[in-house]
Amino acid sequence: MARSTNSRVGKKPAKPYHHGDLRHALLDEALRTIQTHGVEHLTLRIVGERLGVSRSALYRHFADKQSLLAAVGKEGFRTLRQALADAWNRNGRGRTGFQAMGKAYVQFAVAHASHYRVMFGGFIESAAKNDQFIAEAKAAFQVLVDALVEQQNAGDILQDDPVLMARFVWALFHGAAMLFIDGQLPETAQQDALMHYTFERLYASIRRRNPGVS
Amino acid sequence: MARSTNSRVGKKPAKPYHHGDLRHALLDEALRTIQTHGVEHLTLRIVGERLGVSRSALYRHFADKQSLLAAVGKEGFRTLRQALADAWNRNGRGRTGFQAMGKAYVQFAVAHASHYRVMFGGFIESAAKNDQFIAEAKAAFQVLVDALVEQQNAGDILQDDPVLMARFVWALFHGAAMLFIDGQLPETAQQDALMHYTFERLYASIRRRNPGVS
DNA sequence: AATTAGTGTTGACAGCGTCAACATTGAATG
DNA sequence: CATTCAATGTTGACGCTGTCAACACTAATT
Repeated sequence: MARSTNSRVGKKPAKPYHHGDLRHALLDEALRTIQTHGVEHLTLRIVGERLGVSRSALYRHFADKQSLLAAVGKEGFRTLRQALADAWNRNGRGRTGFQAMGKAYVQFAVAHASHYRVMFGGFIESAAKNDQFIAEAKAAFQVLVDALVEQQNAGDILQDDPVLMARFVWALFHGAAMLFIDGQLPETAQQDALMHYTFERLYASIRRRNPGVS
Repeated sequence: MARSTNSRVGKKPAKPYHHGDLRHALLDEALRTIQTHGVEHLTLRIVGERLGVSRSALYRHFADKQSLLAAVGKEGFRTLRQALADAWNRNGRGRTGFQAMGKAYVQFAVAHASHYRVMFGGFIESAAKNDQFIAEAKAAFQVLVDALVEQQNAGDILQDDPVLMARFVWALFHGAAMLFIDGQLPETAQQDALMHYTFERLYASIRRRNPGVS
């Protein structure tokens, strides 16, 4: 009985109950398993075992496996949103920032392929797509919309409906990311070439040609 | 189609053994189940039951469940390829044909969402991605490449590497299809708006601006 | 000190994919 | 026609899975 009485002498009043913070631990372990072995090998029993906890301890924190997956997906959108916002803010918030955002998006997808699949692969059934999951997904999308609006205000790109533009751009990078994840473009050089071409054609498509005219 | 209901009297030396053509029947039934209930509810036992056959009869025709899924995915690419080629051929083989192709692509994905997910959702592990599966996927992709080359030869679009262009276009429509399938744009009007905008921006991006100059 | 609500465990169940052993049958061989 | 054989389908069994009810422990409250 390694864990128990003396495991925490400190006074962390936040959450520590029996285990400490099992909910977070379950989430982390599930994500770790997904990343290393894929979502199809995610097993409640294994997750519990790895945490030194019984197979059904999870049910005190999640309704079922679907809920766990939904939480994992939600976390993914939160991470993705931060990555996008960081790339945008740290790279000039203009065309360069936008390009960094696109790269950050695809990099996230490639670096966390299994996690990305959980977010978009339909593993989370509509019933389990709780409000938090959807809200987090929308927040990530909003970062893209905001970046487009800002470029519109700067007169750099077309004045089309920014939500429509954002969907267009999202589809483009989402599609590219899926191609990479699927292993259809195994070589890095191929991926870089497509990314480069994509940015070139994208800006040719949405760039404003006669800036200064309203 | 011509499979005889009474296998005993018939004299078809081709395939009809015990059941008739169990392999095809299994494939059809698996696809039907996937379409109606989703791939996560596909069960070898149920498929067998529906065909009046034991749960493991399948193993005489497929190595395992993965192989069955790979075969289903392969069939999907075959259907998709035909849909793309038809759209291209029956709509002028120019910009209108190309647009019809894009619509056909997304229509296939939306009309056969679960099937589409099997093709791209990573359900088919790399080990089971047999040569036939990959060959069929490449054949579908090739239809797009050919359409681009033909438009290049007509002087309508940029002379960039057609394979690179095809990847760009594929990513765009694949991404749009995924958005639709994921239910992120529930209303048909929203989908139509995105499709229309996508074509407009796509052609703004790859159209040749000064035709006649080599 | 007693109660209670929160948290973790155990036993059990039905369902799953898969395999080995067995059964059946259509076709080939003599 | 009788025999043989390979192809095809069935049955029993195994270990694994998600889930739930019943139970056990523990921290907090009364």
